[in-house]
Amino acid sequence: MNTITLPPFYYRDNFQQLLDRAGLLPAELQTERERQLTSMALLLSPQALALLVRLLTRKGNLFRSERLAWAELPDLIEPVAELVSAGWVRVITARAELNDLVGVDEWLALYNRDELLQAWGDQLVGITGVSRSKLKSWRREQLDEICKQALTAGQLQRCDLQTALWWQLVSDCSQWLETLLLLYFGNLQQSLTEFVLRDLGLARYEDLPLDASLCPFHSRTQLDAHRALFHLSPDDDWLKAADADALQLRWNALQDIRERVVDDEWLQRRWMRMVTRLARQAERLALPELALDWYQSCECHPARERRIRLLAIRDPWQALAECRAAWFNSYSEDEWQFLQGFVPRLGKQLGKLDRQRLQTSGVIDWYQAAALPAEQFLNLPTDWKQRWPRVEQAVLDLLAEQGRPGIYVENALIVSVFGLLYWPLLFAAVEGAFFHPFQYRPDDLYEPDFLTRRQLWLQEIEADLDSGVWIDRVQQRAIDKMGIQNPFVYWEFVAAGLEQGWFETVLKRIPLEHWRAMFEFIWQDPKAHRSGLPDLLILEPDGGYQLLEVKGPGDQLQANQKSWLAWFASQNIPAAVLYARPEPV
DNA sequence: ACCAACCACCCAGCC
DNA sequence: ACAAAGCTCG
DNA sequence: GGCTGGGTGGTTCGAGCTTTG
Ligand SMILES: [Mn+2]
Ligand SMILES: [Mn+2]
Repeated sequence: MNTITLPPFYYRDNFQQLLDRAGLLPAELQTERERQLTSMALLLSPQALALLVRLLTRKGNLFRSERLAWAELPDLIEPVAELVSAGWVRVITARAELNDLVGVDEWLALYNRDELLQAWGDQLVGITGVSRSKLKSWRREQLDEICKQALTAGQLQRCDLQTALWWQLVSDCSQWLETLLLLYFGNLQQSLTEFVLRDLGLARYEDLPLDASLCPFHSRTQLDAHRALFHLSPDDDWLKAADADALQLRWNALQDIRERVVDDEWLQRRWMRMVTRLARQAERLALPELALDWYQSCECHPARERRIRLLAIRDPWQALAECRAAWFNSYSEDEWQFLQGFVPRLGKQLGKLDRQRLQTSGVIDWYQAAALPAEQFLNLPTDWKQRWPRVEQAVLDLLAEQGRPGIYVENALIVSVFGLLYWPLLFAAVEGAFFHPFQYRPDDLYEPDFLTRRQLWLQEIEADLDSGVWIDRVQQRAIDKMGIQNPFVYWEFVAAGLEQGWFETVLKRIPLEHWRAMFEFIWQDPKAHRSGLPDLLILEPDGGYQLLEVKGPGDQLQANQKSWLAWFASQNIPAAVLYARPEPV
């Protein structure tokens, strides 16, 4: 039912946007070579630019000409000739050129197993002494390895596989594209597909007040640091597969760029988060010395928590000293919750070692236990697992039977209302906040001075809260902005609430002072405090309400949940943990 | 440490 | 922050 | 001859990736 059709050269139009943006920005953000490529691209004929973009947006920069064909480019001869004469593409015809210019791995990857066996099957059988069918079931890596050996030994010739011509994009093209993307988006997570998804209606963005400078970086150094950091960022798969050597190598590489990130708070935070992940993997590989060392250079959560846990084993007094430092200057609410639980355990351990030392002033007497959250208990039928997919759902139904109806809200309710209420502030025209149309949040949302830079908008919203119109505003905004990306709004949830009619009920059920307190807590750390909210909102028959965090068997309170519960307690907001256990038989 | 599964076919080895 | 289609591997 | 096990060659399938709009 997708009626939207993109123009035939949509990809070229989108790329043109990148080029235009690069042209607007200060020249020193591109290298001389990049500036040259940018201006050369602007001079290409429409057809040739289209072909260039098609090639650029594919993996690698080596292609088989016979595999390239697009409906909107019926003739490739002319455009490719233009690209060749302008120096973008090299057409490789002869074997000598191939050997000089193209790495074997890159070249082998152009062919599939069948093609390799068809061209070289007999020779390979001769070389390996393995039957053809056996060869066919070899792993691709293994097959490539044999081919490479035979090629270097001269037993096989690359041109045996020549079906047409090879086209090679000039090698610094991918670097250039990266720079263009960085200049446009300010990051390397977003790409040209943003345009397509938006134009197909699959992603909707607020109509943003773009900054006049449009510039995500203030210097080339900053841009390069950003790029380097991105390439060193360990993704989950890499991390899981990494061994000690891989980690050490990555650590060394990160050390090398460290001085390039120290000037930039944001880059530095990112650097520390990456190192923390590296150290966590070192822990899993039983390399505590490495982990301790690495954590020490990270001033962020959970680096210090992990460090304290490791120190508790090898040097518990040192661990306690770190706890003390963290207690008076914690990185986050989560870290503080960790200390709440951990310091007493550490104290018990140290008390056995040297009670006197522990009781010395300033060693542990700074610690004060916080009140524990209120608790409730509920028995589950023994077959609850068959009847409900989730324990929260089971509790919801059972409580409803007892005359306490409710809604499964988790983070969605309060955080969505927050996002809707503060919408004008979040998308306010503040210098440097927005520089491209695909941002779902202002660039500085997580900076400490975010709110102080938006006092005017804040005051207006405060006034709406005072006057009571905020309830209408939030609902109207939900309708007006439905589906538009916002870092706080869960649209399916909001849409369900409007449709089923309970959204307004809930807004009114929770008293304004409670809403205020919850919003305040989110503002304290808008990234971390978006999660950890209780599972259920119970609408008590007397007109009150209660927030319930459900804990089934084997589940325990997370740090972020404790943080929220502690805040609720301090603000007299009715919240509790409900422990659900199967009925004892 | 390693990995597709399935089927039909051939052939040698064995009773 | 999507879905269909094609290719490739195992 | 009939049965068996191992090797062979062909097909089909699911999962995952790339390309596309
Ligand atoms: Mn939950
Ligand atoms: Mn829960």
